[in-house]
Formats: sequence, C-alpha cells, structure tokens
Amino acid sequence: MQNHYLNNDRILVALDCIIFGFDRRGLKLLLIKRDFEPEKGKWSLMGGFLKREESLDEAADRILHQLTGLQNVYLEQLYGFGEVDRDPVERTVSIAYYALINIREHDRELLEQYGARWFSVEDLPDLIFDHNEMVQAAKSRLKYRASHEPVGFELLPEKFTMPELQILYEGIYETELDKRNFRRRILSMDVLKKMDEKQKKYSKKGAYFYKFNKDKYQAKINNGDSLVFKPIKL
Amino acid sequence: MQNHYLNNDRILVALDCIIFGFDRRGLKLLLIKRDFEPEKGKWSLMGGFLKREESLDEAADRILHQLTGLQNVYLEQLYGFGEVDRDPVERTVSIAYYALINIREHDRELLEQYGARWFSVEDLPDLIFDHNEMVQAAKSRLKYRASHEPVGFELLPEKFTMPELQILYEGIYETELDKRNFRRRILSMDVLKKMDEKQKKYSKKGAYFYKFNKDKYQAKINNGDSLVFKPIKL
DNA sequence: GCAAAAGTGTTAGAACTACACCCATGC
DNA sequence: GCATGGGTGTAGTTCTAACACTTTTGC
Repeated sequence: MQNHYLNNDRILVALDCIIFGFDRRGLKLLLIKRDFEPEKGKWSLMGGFLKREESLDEAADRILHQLTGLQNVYLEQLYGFGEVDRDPVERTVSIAYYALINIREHDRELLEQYGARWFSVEDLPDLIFDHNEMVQAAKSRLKYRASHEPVGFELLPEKFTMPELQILYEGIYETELDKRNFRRRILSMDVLKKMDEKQKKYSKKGAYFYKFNKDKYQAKINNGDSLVFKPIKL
Repeated sequence: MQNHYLNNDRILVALDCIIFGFDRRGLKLLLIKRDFEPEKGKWSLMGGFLKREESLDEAADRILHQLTGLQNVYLEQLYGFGEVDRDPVERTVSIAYYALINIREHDRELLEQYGARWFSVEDLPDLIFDHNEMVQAAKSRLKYRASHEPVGFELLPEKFTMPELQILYEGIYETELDKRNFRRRILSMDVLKKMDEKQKKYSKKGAYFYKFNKDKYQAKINNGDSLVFKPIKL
C-alpha cells in the first residue's frame, strides 16, 4: 500500500444530525433554515464540521447540543456520505448521526436563533444536498433499532400512556397496529410499570400512565433474554 | 452555525476493508502484515486513504481491488471510526467497509506481495489500532444482513451443496443448526435451483449441487414478499 | 344519554423446534 | 460389509393475526 501518511489528501469532515422527536400527532424531525450560501434559505439538517481534537461522537454531540441545548441524549452514528460532489463548495465527507429526543425538553430560544422548525416525518420539505437520503437512512435505521431495543422510550416523557406508545410505534413503522395485540406484546415483555395516575387530557375515561423500567430491562438483557419490540400488523 | 467553510480542519480519511471468505472449514478473514511503521509487522486490515476525487465507495472498491484483484464484489459500508487517537501518527477518521468474496477467485500473487493471509474468524490474531473493533462490527453486521438478504451466496461459488451452505450459515451465526430444519427453511423460500450434478469430493454418496436463482429472488422481492434467511437453533 | 377514547379475550392457522433413522457409495 | 457423510418426516408447542364489544366519563 506504500502507505506513507504524507502525500494523502486532507478532507473536510462534516457531521449532520437527523433529530427525531414525537408528539401525539406523530414522529417529527427538526430542520433548520440554512442562513448562508450555497442553498441559503433552504431547509437542511443541523450540521457542522469535525475538529481535529474531537472524536466523531463528540462532534455529533456538540452539534446536537448547539441546536437543542441537550446533552446525553440518544445519538447513534448512521452512515458516512461520501459522494465527490455532494457539497458543491468543497469536497466534504459527512458522517450522519441520528438523535432521539424528548420534544418537550429542548431550548426554544436556540431553535429560533437557528430558524429551526419541527416537521412531521410524513410531510418533509425538500432538503439540501444529500440530506433527503440521510433522512431516509435514519428512518429505516430507527425501524430496525426499535424492533430490537427499547429506543422508543427515548422519544417519550418519563410517563406515557399505551395509546401514546402505540402512536409512536405506528409512526416509526409507518403502519397501523391492532391495539389489543400491541398491548399484549408490549406488556408481555414485563418492563413497563403501570402507574395509578391517569392521563385525562385526551379522553374522558383517561388512560393509565406507564413508566419504562430500565433496570428491569437491563437485568433481562444481562440474563440473556432477547426482548423484541416488533410491530404487529393490523 | 456560522458555517463558513474556511477555518475548518481538513483531516485524513482512511478506509479499512474487512474481507470475508469461506471455505468448507468455516468463515475466513483476509489480513495483511503491515510493512511500515507504526506497528510494522503486526496484522492489520487492508486499508488506504481517501483521495479528493473519489467517493467513499470508489475508494473502498479501489483498495479491495488493490489487494485481491477483484472488482464488483459485495461491499458495504460498515461504520466510521473516529476516536481522536485511533491512529498514533496523525488524526485519521476511518470508514470501515466489509466485503464478501469467493475465496477461490482472488489473485494469489497480489496476496503474497502484501503478505496477506486468510485467518479463521474464530481464531484471529490481535490487530493494530481499532481494527479488532472493526472486525467485531463486521461480524455482527454480517449476521444481521444474512438474516434479511441472501448475502451468503456471495461467499460461495456458483454451485454449492446444502451441507456447504449450512456450514456457511453456522459460521456466520456462530451456532450449530439442525440440518432438517435448515434445509426445509432454505428450500421453502423457493429461490434455489437443484442441479442434477453431485459434488463427490467430500462423501461417497455425494451431495447435490444447488444454484441461487437471483432473478427469481428479485421477482419475489419486487412482489413484496419478505424472504428471511434466519438461522434455526439446534 | 351519547360521543369519544380506553380497555379487554378468544381462536384458527402458521411457524418453530426437537428429534432418529435410512441411503448411497468407496473402500 | 462397514464407515462416512447425505438425505428425509412428524408431532407438540409457541407465536401470530384477526376480530368486536364493554367501560368510563365529560358534556
């Protein structure tokens, strides 16, 4: 490989974050209005460049924090996008990350500064560069992840109801689920704690709150159980 | 994001290839003996640096070709490794790719030039930098991929026998399978063509050859069928 | 009293797992 | 004729998917 380190090209490395949120109406994505050229004024993912003295994960974290004020949230590397002309200004490789955040917990002022807005994943505007592709990849990774690990709870407040959890999974899987089968399956994993309290905001009868019992989940995993969060078709 | 392109760090981008092969004794990995400092003489994945005028996929392809003489083989991006000090010489981000090749079809002379050798995946030497981690990631990606798509055939010659296919899947999943259940499941997908010919090299009775019918598979996929190649526990 | 959302069980069919013996042939 | 690897079938169990009515309560 004649692999002297000299004489190789040094290249801009960017990070782009696909930021998912959830409210009762469905899955959301946080996009920003690009305020510089090229493509100024178009919608875009939040991004930034890798610095020499930080790791990829640290950089993604920093960039997510910049926009949302949040730290220590679910953040997973997705894919490296590396077409030669993906950025028209300069050759840039971008590593995409996706984040799952509780939509109620971010810094609204920062969002305004960046001209950011939440969009329903079913109705996204056209994005710059290859960002549409990145979003697609994030959506399918999320489907996969959600069917093997309890990532759904990252998008929900600590207390949530069964109907909310179901709407979330329906959003992730882009399909409708049968509520009897859904409840049975979720509850059979035995990692949710039912509260006495009810959510009365959205119905007269009220829906019981549940909490995800992370410790119990971890114990089961360490015990070798493989809990699956697969969807159930209607 | 104050995102002028100037004043950002340009960084070395490397590619490392986890190259899988298969022979009747199990899954193999192709490693090279590093012939330059640092870590000269240690085993390593085949790697190289991204050039400004090529895409990540092209670079991975080039590097794979350099070592094996092969092109147009199965090659999938795995993950971007980006710890600050992962390469002691200079800050380098490495995008790992894994390849599935037919172990009989590579260029033996090239291998010798690079001091390359096939190792059983169950008995790998310690590798440089974070290459051990890369191999781990590749193994689990391969498990996932093999349970959803017919990637196993990339590792086999055009004609193969059921026992061979089973050994391959056992290698990928690192588990033993029941041969009756395995055959039933594979054949029920109805994408293998049984030949009249038998492989007589490894048994007196001989085992029938099969071919993977890629067109039939594609037709089923396009038809919305979701064929699964899951393992079956013993 | 009625509208609106929450909650609850059963059943038929499919898929999964476990398991043991016969076959063909080269020596 | 026997050792070696190739090939085959069944039954019990579990999992999945389909499906409709009752409950609660604010208005």
